[in-house]
Amino acid sequence: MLENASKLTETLLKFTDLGEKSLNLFLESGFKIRKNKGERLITAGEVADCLFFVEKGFIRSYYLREEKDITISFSLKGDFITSMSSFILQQPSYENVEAIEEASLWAIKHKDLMNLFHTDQKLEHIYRLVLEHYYIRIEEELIFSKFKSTKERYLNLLHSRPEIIQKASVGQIASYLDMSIETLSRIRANI
Amino acid sequence: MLENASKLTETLLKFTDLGEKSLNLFLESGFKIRKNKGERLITAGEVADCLFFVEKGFIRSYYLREEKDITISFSLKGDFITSMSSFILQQPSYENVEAIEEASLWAIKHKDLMNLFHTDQKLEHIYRLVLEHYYIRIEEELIFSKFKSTKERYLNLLHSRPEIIQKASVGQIASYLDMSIETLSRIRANI
DNA sequence: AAAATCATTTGACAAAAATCAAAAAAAATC
DNA sequence: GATTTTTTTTGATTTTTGTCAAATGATTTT
Repeated sequence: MLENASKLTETLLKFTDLGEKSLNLFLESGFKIRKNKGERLITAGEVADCLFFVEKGFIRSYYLREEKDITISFSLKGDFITSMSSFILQQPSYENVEAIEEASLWAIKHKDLMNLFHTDQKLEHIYRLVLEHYYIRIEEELIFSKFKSTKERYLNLLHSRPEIIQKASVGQIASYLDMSIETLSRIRANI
Repeated sequence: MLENASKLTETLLKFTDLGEKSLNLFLESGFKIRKNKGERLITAGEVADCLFFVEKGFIRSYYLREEKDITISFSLKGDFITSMSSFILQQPSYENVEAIEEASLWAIKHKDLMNLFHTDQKLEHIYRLVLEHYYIRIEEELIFSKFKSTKERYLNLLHSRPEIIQKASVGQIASYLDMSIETLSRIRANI
């Protein structure tokens, strides 16, 4: 088995029992990669070639709109991350994905992943399950984004994903929660 | 082939060439159903038993928060619709799904869909492709939801999905775009 | 068709959040 | 370790949007 892909193994097995053969085929079709703080996994304008899995570290996706840097998502240990629309359609990405802190990742190229699906049916099955999981997650995010007050949105994030509050900057969190830096700072001042 | 499932056939074949056998197996595992204006496809608190496809009509998903009716999504001819988290996890739905106008639908039960995946690998493949498509769509919605002004959000919807503006009420659109009815009314008054 | 109900518009005002500006604190660089 | 740069906080003000209320318009019911 691929060394240091223990979190990925654990995560996959939570979805379904893949069997050792399929699991190893999957792990070995990808590769390990490290990114330093500030390094990009995906750059806007380029096609997202890889799907990544975070073994360690903290990743942020963002795009630029009218000179402003807007956070789309945060990814922690145990999360898959890529620019989904770019990876799926193999079209240029509108988002950047970068390491906020030094990260250990597992990565698989789009082409290799597609080939796996032909080789081993179980792998398309587990990919489908993972996709469903992320669909539910983004649907929840969409609902939370409609929570009325800025305070409610902040408190919701604080409860549901406290690691993000600890690791990300005020500016990064503010754009993610769709409020100004000053508003977020004031919310935090009054707990 | 199942009568009057022409839009479904067309939609599926846009994703991949299924072959007549797989296509018919899929179509015949579901059933046609009509819903009158106001009738529910899914009720909050109950498990979403079916995945629906809109052959004709207009469908709205919404949930209740603090007495208020908040629109989650609109579905038109050519869309799949269910309460995804409920359907996937087979847990009670937090959302209601109902016909805004009389609708012709194709529906498949969760159990039957899962069985199909065992019978015919191609069907899990196309389901995966459809899921990816909807993932990209919801990701776009999340990004649009962070557009700053109420006017921008309205104009974006007007451009991207004009049928919704025509068919839904001011109140339904306002909650979908996360603004008050009065604000939406004023935006429309100033074009 | 009249009455009743519901949806939409408009106006006045209040509340929430953004913006602008400057100070304080923290982090990065030399 | 001092200086520069960046981030965060705090204050004052403006803008945006929500709320309340009433009027108008549309739809449904009797």
